[in-house]
Amino acid sequence: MLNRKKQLLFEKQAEIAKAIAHPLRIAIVDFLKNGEQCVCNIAEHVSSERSNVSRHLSVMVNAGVLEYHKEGLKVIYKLKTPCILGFFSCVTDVLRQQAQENKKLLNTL
Amino acid sequence: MLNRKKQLLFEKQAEIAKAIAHPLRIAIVDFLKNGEQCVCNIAEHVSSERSNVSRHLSVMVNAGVLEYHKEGLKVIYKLKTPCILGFFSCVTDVLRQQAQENKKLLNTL
DNA sequence: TTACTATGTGAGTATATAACCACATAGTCA
DNA sequence: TGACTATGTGGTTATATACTCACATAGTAA
Repeated sequence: MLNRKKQLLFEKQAEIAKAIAHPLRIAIVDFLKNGEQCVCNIAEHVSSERSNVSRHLSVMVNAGVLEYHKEGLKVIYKLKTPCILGFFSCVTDVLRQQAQENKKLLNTL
Repeated sequence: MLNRKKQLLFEKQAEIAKAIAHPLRIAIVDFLKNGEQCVCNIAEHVSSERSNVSRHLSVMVNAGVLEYHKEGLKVIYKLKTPCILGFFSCVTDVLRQQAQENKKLLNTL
């Protein structure tokens, strides 16, 4: 059985995971790993509406994944926690494993 | 600009992240890190309906996070990729950082 | 065979999320 | 001041997801 404390922890963790669990947001994180960027550059890079990108960015800021500062008119976003990138190397492991299984399956046909 | 190949990768990665991004599923992963378990034990541990747990489990199996085998009537689930646990240590880092910021904020009041 | 147990799945409902458009805000520059 | 630019937000709609209940399936044991 789970106690209340653990449940709260799991909810917080899920919030952070959810903040990353979207193709566009992953594209943004991938873009930002090379350095901070303004909303306009991000929107252009991921080929999406600025208003939409703005919402995705605020989701990640609220979850503590990104942080920002203003420079004149521009708002510059950057990764707050480098360990997020470790998550992607794990996810890539999962994908690699899946690919190998599919390959094996193909060979048996 | 993103090419089609990268977009596909990000979609796959998002699928895996989404498969973990739920409090109940995180509770399940946390439970399974100590060893494989049948659905009945998992459902009891997370205090949720078996049908609901069953659905959450299949989401994670489809994403490649869990795997299972049958033993008589029971279906035994276990973690497929140990690196998933690394993700949680990262998420915990994010939470710790947030907690420190809140503490600082409190001290300025 | 029948009764039982563990699990999965269809259907319905409630809620959350994403995308889009239009508009609001805030900073810049002349 | 007014025109312009970058960003954020309200409102709407479409879609996805989680949960519950009832039933289906599959293995067990008498």
